[in-house]
Amino acid sequence: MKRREELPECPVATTVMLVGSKWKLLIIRNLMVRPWRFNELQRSLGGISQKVLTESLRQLASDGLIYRKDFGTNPPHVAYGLTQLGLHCTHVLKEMADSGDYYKSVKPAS
Amino acid sequence: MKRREELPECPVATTVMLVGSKWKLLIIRNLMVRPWRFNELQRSLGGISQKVLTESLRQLASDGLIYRKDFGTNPPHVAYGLTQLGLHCTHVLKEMADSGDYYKSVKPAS
DNA sequence: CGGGATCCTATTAGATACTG
DNA sequence: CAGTATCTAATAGGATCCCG
Repeated sequence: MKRREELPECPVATTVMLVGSKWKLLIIRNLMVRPWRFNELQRSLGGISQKVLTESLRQLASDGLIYRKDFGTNPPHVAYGLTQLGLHCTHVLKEMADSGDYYKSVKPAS
Repeated sequence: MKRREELPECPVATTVMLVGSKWKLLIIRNLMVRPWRFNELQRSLGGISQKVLTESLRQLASDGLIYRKDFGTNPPHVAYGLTQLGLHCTHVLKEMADSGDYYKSVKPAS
């Protein structure tokens, strides 16, 4: 979690800091449904590299939006899911989906 | 406006395309209140360069989220405001502000 | 399976100077 | 006032190889 002094005053800017990268919102979108495994996420996100996925997951976890559950088995089994905090972000996702649909529903002139 | 073929299928990804950069959401946040002028925006956004502001405004306008009204006077007077489409995004902003506030309200452990 | 480490490219953002 | 134009710095993202 980030401490309060590291966060911008503006709450919008705060949320931008937490989820404002290309993939984080799409990861959360997936985790809304159920917990996912690493490779499962990578395949479903179509095009994300392993590095970026790792980094994104780590930041999201360190910011407290998702959890990482390691089953400690061999072969490894790790699952990622939303925390309470992450769940709260799904409201944002819902509105974004809404806006996206609305945008596409407006017939462009060209 | 972007044509439908240029947009991702996922509506969340669509919205990310439209407003998913560091400053665009903050610009829209300001324009929610009233139309703003260029320099006014720049000062209020604290730290944005003209170049980035110009680019962001142009993209937002070309994507149909904001309008640009040039009064054609000298000295120049240009105002930026939200279109119908941009207004729709304010729902997203509202939820983001909410999430940001919520995040900050959760007392971090450290 | 779930990554770590490295290297490289592309996209974004910032600084500075100038203009109609 | 509202930008252009250039150049550079920072960062995000991608490709590849490797390991327990």
